[in-house]
Amino acid sequence: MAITDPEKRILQAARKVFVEYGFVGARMQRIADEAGISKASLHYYFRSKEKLFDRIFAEYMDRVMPLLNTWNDDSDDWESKVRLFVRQLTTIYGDTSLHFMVQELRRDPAKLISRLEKKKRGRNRFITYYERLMADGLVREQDPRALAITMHAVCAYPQLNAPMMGAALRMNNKGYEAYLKNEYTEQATELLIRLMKK
Amino acid sequence: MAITDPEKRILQAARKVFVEYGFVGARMQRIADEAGISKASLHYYFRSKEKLFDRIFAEYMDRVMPLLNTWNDDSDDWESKVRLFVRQLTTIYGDTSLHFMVQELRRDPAKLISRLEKKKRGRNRFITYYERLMADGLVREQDPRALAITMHAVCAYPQLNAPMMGAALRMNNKGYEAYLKNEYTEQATELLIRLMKK
DNA sequence: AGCAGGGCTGACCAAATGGTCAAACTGGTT
DNA sequence: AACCAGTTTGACCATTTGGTCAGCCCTGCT
Repeated sequence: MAITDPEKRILQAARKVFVEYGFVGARMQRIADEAGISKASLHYYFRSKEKLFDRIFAEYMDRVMPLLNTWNDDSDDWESKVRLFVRQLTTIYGDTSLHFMVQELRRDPAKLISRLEKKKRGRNRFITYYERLMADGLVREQDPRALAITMHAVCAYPQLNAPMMGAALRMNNKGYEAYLKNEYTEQATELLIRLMKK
Repeated sequence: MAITDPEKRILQAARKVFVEYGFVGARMQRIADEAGISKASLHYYFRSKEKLFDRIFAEYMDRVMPLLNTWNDDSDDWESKVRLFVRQLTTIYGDTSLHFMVQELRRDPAKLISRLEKKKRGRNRFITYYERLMADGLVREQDPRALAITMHAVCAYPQLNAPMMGAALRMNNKGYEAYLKNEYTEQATELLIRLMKK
C-alpha cells in the first residue's frame, strides 16, 4: 500500500474486483476499499461504474486482441513460430483472466464488435500465413480455420474450465495447475506441430 | 404458454434466466414474469433464489458430468468411438450452455467439488481406455491427459468463446455458427483421430 | 350453505447499492 | 493572512431486490 497516484490505485483495485466478480457482481464500495479511498472519491475520479469498467475492459481487450492477429513474421520456420505462439497465448490467457473477458463479452457483445471493427482490416494473419505454407508445400493441406481454433482452444480451455478438467483428471487444484505449467503446455505444443506437419 | 404444472413452468423460466444472466445477474421478478406468476408465488414454490438456483445448476451438472467419464465401451474400434464422443460433446456442450456452468463454477467451486466427490470413484475412463490401446499397440504413445484435455477443448472452446473466435476468423454470428455446425465439427474430429493414430 | 386448506397475490419491508452534494481539507500563490 | 483550485469525505438519496405476510380465491368435502 505505497502512497501512489490514487488513479492508479483505483485502476488496480478495479481490475482485481471486476475480474473476480464480473461487472454485475462487482461493488463500487469494494473497489473503493481495495483502493483505500472513500466511495465518493472513487466517483470523483470515475463518474460511474460503467465508465470505470469500460476502462478496465478496454485494457484487457487491447492486450488480448493482438493475439488473434499475430504472425507478422513470414519466415518458413513455422515450428518455432508455433512454439512461441503457444507460449504467448498460455501466459497472456493465463494472467489476463480470459474468463473475465469471455463472461463480459457474452453480457454485452456490442462492446467487442465496436472495439473490433477498427482492427478488422484484412484477413486473419495466421490463416494467410498457413495458406502460404501450404502453397509452398511445407505443411499439411487442411482448413486453416479449424487449425486456428484448435490452437486457441488448446491454450485457453484448460485454464478457462480448470475446475472441470481438473476434476475429470482426478487432480486437486495445485496438482492440475502444476501439470498445466510443467507438462501440458509442452505436450500441447507438440500436438499442434504434429497436426501441421506434412 | 399452455396451462402446465407451475413448478415446471418455473423451472423452465429459471433455466432461461439463470443461463442468460448468471446467478448474480438473474432477477427473481424476471423469473416470475417468465413463468407467468407473481414473485410471491415463486417464493411459495422455491423458498429462496439460492435454492432455485441449486436445483437448476444440479440439473445441468448431472447432464455434463457423465461426459467426463464416458468410454465404457472397451472395443478396439476407437476411431468411431472418437467420432461419437465428439458428436456428443459438441451437442451437449452446445445446448447445455457450458458458459453458464463455467461461470458459476468459478463463482463457487465448492459446488462442483461436493457434487463431484460422489462420482469420483476410480480413474478417468478415457485415460484407462487409451492406456489399454497403447499397451496393445493400437495407438500412438503419448500422455492421455493432454489428449483428454484437447478433446474437450476442441469441442467446447469454439462455442464458449464464440464472439472472439468468430471475430478472429472475420465472420459474423451466423456465418461462424454455420461454420461450426457444418464443417468445423467434422474437421475437429479428424484432427483428433489423426492425433491418436500411430 | 358452510367450511377447510392449499394455491396465489398485492402490498410491504429491510438491506444493499450506485450515485450526489455540501462542507471540510490540502497545498500553493499573492 | 487571505484566497483559490483541486481533492476528499460523511451523510444522504432514490432505486432495486430478495423475501415476507395477511388475506383472497378456488375446489372439494360435510
